[in-house]
Amino acid sequence: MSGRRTELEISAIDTVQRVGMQNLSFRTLADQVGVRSSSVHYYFPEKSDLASAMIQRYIGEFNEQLTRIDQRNATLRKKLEAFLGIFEKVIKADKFCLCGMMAAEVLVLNDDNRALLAEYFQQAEDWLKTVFKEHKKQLSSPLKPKVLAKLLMSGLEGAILLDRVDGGSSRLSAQREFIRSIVR
Amino acid sequence: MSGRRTELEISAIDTVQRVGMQNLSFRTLADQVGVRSSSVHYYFPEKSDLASAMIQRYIGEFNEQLTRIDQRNATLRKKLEAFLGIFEKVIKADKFCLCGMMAAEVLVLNDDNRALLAEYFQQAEDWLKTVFKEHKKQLSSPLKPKVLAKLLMSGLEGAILLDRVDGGSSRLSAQREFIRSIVR
DNA sequence: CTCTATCTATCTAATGATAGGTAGACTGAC
DNA sequence: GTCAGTCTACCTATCATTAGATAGATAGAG
Repeated sequence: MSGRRTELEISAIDTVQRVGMQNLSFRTLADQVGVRSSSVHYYFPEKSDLASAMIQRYIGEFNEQLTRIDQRNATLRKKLEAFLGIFEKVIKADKFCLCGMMAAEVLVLNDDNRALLAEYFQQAEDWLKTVFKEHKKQLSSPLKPKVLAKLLMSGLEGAILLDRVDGGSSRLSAQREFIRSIVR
Repeated sequence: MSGRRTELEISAIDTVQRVGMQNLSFRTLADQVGVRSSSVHYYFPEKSDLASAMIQRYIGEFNEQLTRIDQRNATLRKKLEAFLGIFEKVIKADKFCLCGMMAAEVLVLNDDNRALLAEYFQQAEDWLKTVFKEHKKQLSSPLKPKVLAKLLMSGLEGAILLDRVDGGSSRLSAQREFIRSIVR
């Protein structure tokens, strides 16, 4: 159990959510945690190793949140609003989604990390699709669960991306209105 | 009129749409155009000057496309699908929206460029809002034009961001289905 | 003669990465 | 028990490369 390793991953995720992978250097990360850059290399030989660990941790935390939403919310509306709440928390911290950020930089990622990113979005959409299917009766939209899932996931990613530019939350609010419009 | 200046801007925009501002260097840009990096500095003393020129050019081209859509398309549906077509062209070139890309990097931009970015998204949403208002009778959604505009703009940005990860176009397709679902 | 549009040459800072060292904890053999 | 060997978790020091930026020269146009 390396606490330092975890600490580095968490700090790196925070930085990348703010300024992107290209603005995260081994040295700034080391400084944040209070070690030398070579110590970061000890845990993550190459930057791609660090990126990989970050995405996997982010996916894990994301899935935990989805599980908690499943446990605590009964209705479709509550589940969807709780899902939106994940993104709200991100934008309120003046961050962007880690995987959204890396998606922008996708052409400079290796194949493994690209696959991890795809996994993240796929899992999010799968969860949404299942939620829509399970509460079909509460749904008042002609669109299929799968389409709604893709619509909402990409909509939320876009919303927090754009809202961060002017510091507001108008696009996230629009997503909330959209959710309410498709739930009976 | 400096053709070289324009050439540099266009090449820079292309690169940033692929790999982001942080992966564009004066040297790579100079190489692409066939000059020395100092020549790029001649036109754009600092990187922020280059970014500014890029965003302004991108906004200009975007507005030209919107004007053309207005001229060539009569119905709400045609206009919206033509608007989606702008994003389709981007993802088919394996690029991301220039301003979407810079939005991800917003924390490392200066205030002027942040304002330019905000302008881009505002103009897009304003155009959409106007289109929705002008064709209110064709609209079959309980959501207001302003909300629909924000929904669609951020949805499309998110869609091409996510689609680029797996190389598909499923999220953009979902946006197309959404458009059809709100047009009578 | 001056202005524009380049060039060569160079600077300093930062980057990812590597080599090699070390203190302390752990482990198995005697 | 203890002691050599090994492993973990760092460290110092350094490298080559690349980055943004600047100074100063120059060739050609008007």
